[in-house]
Amino acid sequence: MRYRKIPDESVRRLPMYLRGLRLFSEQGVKNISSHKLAGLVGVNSHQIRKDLSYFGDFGVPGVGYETGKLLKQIRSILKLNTPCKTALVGFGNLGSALIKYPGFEAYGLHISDIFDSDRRKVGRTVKNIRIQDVSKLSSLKKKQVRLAIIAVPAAAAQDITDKLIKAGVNGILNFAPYYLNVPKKVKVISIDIAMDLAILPYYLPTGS
Amino acid sequence: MRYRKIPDESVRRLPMYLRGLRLFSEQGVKNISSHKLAGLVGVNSHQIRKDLSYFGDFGVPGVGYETGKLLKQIRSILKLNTPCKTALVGFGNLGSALIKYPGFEAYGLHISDIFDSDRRKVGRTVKNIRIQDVSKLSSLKKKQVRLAIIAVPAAAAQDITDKLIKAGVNGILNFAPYYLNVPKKVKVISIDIAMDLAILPYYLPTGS
DNA sequence: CTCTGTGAAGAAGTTCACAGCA
DNA sequence: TGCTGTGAACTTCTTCACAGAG
Repeated sequence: MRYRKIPDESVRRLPMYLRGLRLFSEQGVKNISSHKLAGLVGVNSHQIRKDLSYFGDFGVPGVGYETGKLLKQIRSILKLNTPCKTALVGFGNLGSALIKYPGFEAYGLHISDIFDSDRRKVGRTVKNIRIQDVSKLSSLKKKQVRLAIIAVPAAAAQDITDKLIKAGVNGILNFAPYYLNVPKKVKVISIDIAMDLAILPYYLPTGS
Repeated sequence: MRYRKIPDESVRRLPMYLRGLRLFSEQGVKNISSHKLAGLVGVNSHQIRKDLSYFGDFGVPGVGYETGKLLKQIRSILKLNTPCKTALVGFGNLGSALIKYPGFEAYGLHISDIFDSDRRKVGRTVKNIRIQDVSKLSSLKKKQVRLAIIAVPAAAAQDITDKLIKAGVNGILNFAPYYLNVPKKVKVISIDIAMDLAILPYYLPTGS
């Protein structure tokens, strides 16, 4: 392996490989070829090998990859090998569903702080986390929380974003249907559920 | 405008333009340039004009686009001009958050049917929709429901998918952390929330 | 023979540059 | 001047083809 610019798309696919590898690992599969992994994650084997080659030589020709070892290596690339604290802002329908979502732990991610602006919610304790008022967002700096999930209405999203960035957050997962303006050093991934659903009708076959 | 292959990426961005145009429309802005729209949606003006040019000549040189007219035209391209029924499968944490989510209507989308496998939930009525057992998925064929949201655990996702496709569904928004095998005629958009969050640590600046 | 890693070719997507209309 | 629409250039991403290790 030699240095080349790493495509963002390759980084985006790494967690998919993690997911697949975990499935194999749980079944006790010790070795895995790019071809077998491909079938499970919906990415072809060429792509998988290419993606991995950007980060190192992880496989053995004629054999494949060692499941557990590759798992660890990808976790390490993604910096998921040390637990990562995440703040959740907005404890409405979506926010409260997210706090119950068990899928984060598998990636070493967990929600450590919850914020809302609703007086009736502030003070409540959920999963041992006390819901704080959004005016307390700045406390994230001291706690070194650098990731946040935004699950507030669109109208509040930019304001919350600005405050999060001031508090030292530089990775944001945004569920608000609003484009967030952020400095280059901050990475935003936006999920707009309605927008994603709205793409589907375009692809519906017309005849029938 | 002449025929060219339309990039999937351009289609994916159309709902973003809709979102931006709605904001301008609500403010009473009658005309909008690609440049002004660009600022609001996070896509540059070249890209916006290029994307729109695949579908027609919607703008007026020197003036821009008519807000309301472009809204309608994009809705029509995406086939959102007629209301679109969607089935929701899985009424757990995420499913119940989705049913309360008000964002779908703006795109002419609405949830018309709910399914779950839990006996305790089947029979309950939510938003005037009776939750049915998953064994009744085949009823979607008669009702001509062609879109579905999957919000079930990973282990059940492929089975539900197969049943949905048999019932005539050919657009799926999948929240289960599982890669779905589907025939080519079926379009799947997958959202894996934990996976998306897991991408962020990679981009965290290391020093500091 | 099987499977990885990778340069090279090819495809897809984005940005540029500018012609042309208001 | 201000803005759209679009071929062409450019960049990014994906697939191919194959050398080489087990």
